[in-house]
Amino acid sequence: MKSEIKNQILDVLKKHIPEVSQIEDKIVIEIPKDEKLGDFSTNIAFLLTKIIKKPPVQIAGQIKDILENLPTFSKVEVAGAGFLNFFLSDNFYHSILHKAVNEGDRFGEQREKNKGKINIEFVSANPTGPLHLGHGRGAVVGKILSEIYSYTGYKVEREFYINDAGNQIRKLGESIYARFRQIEEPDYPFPEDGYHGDYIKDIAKELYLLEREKILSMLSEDDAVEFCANYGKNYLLDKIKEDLKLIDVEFDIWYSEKHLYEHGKVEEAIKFLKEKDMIYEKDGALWLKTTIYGDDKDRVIRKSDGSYTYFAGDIAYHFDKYRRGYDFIINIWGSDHHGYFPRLKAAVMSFGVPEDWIKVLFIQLVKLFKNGQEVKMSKRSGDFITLRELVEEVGKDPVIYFFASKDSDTHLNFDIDIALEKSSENPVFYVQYAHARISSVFREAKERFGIDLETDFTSQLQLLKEDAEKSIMKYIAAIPDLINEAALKNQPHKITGITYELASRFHKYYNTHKFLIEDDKELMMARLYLLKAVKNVLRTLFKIMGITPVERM
RNA sequence: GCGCCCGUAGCUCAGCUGGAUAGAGCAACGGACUUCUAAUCCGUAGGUCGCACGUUCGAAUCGUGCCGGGCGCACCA
Repeated sequence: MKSEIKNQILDVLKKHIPEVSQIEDKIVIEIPKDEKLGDFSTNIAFLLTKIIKKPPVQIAGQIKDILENLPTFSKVEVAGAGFLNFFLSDNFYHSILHKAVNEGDRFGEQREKNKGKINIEFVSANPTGPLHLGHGRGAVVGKILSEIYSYTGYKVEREFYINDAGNQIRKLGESIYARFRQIEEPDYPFPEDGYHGDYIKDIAKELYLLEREKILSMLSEDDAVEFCANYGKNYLLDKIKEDLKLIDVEFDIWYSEKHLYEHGKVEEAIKFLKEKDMIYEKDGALWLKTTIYGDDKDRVIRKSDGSYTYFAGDIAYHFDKYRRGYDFIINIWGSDHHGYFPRLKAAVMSFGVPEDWIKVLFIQLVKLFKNGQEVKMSKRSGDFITLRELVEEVGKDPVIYFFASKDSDTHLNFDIDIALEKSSENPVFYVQYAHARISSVFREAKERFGIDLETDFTSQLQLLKEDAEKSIMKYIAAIPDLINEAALKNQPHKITGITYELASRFHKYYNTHKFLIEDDKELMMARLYLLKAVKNVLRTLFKIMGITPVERM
């Protein structure tokens, strides 16, 4: 909507003030904090000051005279040192309400726009254990980011990279195998740096029941370990999928690292890079010239013992993504991997893509608090607290909302007490309550007047004159822009703020106005229409996050 | 030592491609339920935007330096 307004303003202005074209890119259209300052404001006059060499106020006055008569605006004002404030006409807002009512839980979506195809890779946890809180945060951030990009018109593929090829999978196999053997020989040695979690014992027990003979009859221990590794990997991958389902996160593509090696993808990528003269040999190892693209030093991709580094697999993986033809890709990583980014970026750039083809969002640590104390370990398992444990303790919606609400690049303190609190302290309930209240109004409306949400009613929207009503309409009108902006800036956490603000405007309205008005049916219908719009917009936002739209609380 | 991130109200955080008196929630204090759910609303109080320079009509926002906290600097994955 902002861009439509901007274009409209520019078209008219250019005819009168040609200098405007010089500053076109710098023009900012924004929604002022104070509604008295208009529905939109712009800094055009300040930008023109330097070129035209007149004070901003004077220029603003000239622009006001030009734009004032456009039908989109009811009023144009000059304010402050030269701000231009625009007031939109009622008809404009009414058309937005119709959209909100008609589009259901897909308000403002631009899926048809077809802006391009992108890939978002997230979670990508090693299948060597259950998901932890950091994974959960990454999952929520990645999911919402995917949702808002597809909202704005991108085709988004969500991908989980399965690290099923390296040493840690081997270690998993050794750990399971050792626990398996310990069932019969308690003294069987456990690998020093093995996985100690209880889930390893669970897997071993399951194997013992199902495959005891098979494993014991295997010729070499190596085979048995590999068998255990494979079994464990699949078992844990299923667990990971279950855990993700708990917070409503799903993937389109599960990409196996092992697949890269088994299908010669690594050699293929290396061959491609060799042709680009990006690779050399030194000390018996193969090196990639990542310094060309800004890395601190060149990196080994094949060790002197002939095996590939993790980096090599990752290069092949991204080479594969590159050949799938995405317009750009986004990776979501734990912040402890940020030092790894320059080398991957260099590798990717050597394929021949621009620097901003690959973006990485870093997820900072999640710290858990209870009774004012940091909780580090789970009492149940003696290990780190898992995502599943947290969801079981506080519920899905608070977990999603809290993980989603902070900028991913800042540390997150998760307070279990607040998440459990069913009160004003808890923002999740605050937004859900707004939805439940509207549902409640419509339940009552059905009983007393036979009107429900499915009733196809039109109404006289010009009756919505109250400040509270206008404030809601204005905000609804702005929401599609705000979601677009959140996507563009890779800031999925903005969605919770938008939801909260809408809920807040609604609660304020609810406390000061009645909706079911016996003696003024026209006004009642207009207000119910507005509520229906708010409800749909809330559902749109809830759907993006995966929050449940509760009907009653 | 080098690199990345963070430092905004007592607490948790928004705001950061420069823009109008720096925002919200919690905590504190005071109000609003015979009414469609008070899990709500209204009000009061609370700030050298880590510090210092610089850039300019204008800096929480951009630049440089410093201070404090987190993380990373493998022929590991």
